[in-house]
Amino acid sequence: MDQQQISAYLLKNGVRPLQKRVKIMSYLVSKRNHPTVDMIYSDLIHEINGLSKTTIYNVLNLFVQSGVALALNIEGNEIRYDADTSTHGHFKCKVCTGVIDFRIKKEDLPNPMLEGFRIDEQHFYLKGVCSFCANKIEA
Amino acid sequence: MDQQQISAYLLKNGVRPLQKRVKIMSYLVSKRNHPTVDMIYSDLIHEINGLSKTTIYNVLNLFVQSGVALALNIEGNEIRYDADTSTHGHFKCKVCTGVIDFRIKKEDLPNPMLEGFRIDEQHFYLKGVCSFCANKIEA
DNA sequence: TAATGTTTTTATAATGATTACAAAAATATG
DNA sequence: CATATTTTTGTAATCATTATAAAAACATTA
Ligand SMILES: [Mn+2]
Ligand SMILES: [Mn+2]
Ligand SMILES: [Zn+2]
Ligand SMILES: [Zn+2]
Repeated sequence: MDQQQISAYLLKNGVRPLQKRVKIMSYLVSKRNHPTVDMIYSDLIHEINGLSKTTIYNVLNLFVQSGVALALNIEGNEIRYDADTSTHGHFKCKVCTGVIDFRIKKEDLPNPMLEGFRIDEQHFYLKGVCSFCANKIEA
Repeated sequence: MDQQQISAYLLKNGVRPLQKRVKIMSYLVSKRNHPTVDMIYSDLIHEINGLSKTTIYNVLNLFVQSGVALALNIEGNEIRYDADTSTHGHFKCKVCTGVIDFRIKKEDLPNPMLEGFRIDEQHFYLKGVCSFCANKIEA
């Protein structure tokens, strides 16, 4: 996705494609690393002159409200952001702290009996040790 | 579960059953309300003289480490605690902020292909509006 | 383009949840 | 009972996030 496509995507979802918004969405889409606000800040501060951390908070909150990003709550002390809003699961490694995706089909998620409830979001995530870190420990 | 049973349960899991620990575990087990630290504090401060919020943090962290409680990360700004460590899902209502359980069988959870990964925890939660609040809004 | 009004960004301060720390209290051991 | 160890407490520190108001960017119209 280039800047053009991202602008169009934001626009379609009711988000005015301003420069910093496009850069932040670009970052999310290309990196796919489920970053925290601090990770985005320390990576983009070099690229965007005079970027403020408050702006990142503002923009991400707008993204989540507009449905173009997800806020992931896996660990209590951090929120991670994801531009992939399709149905998928997450694994967080306790050792390297990385968060990775795994595909799941919507129809493979449990379908609990919740009569009269309106369900807006479904989240499935795992915690443990990734294969890379498990190998290192073993060695 | 009375105090006796809770003491035995804690002991079996390597947690010395001191008075405040037993009271806090009693609260979790009987209320089943997935409380935050603040909820526990404001409820128990009447019952336990001179209780400190720091103690609740200490005890809950110990409970989670020892495997007798779960820390639920559903909303980014709060951790909720659960004495039910069996496989089950959670629903959080955006309106009344309550968190309720629903049963799921372990074998009904998706089983992603994660070769070489060690999986310690599985979490499945939903967000939306509960039937009680949905009815109120409709009326 | 210039003038004007609106939106966005910034810097700073405020808030709120959690942790660090050291002293006091409780508990266990001999 | 005396002593050592563990737990709890109160306070201060930390860290992520939000509030606020001024500055900058942007859009609109003349
Ligand atoms: Mn993802
Ligand atoms: Mn539960
Ligand atoms: Zn890892
Ligand atoms: Zn509700």
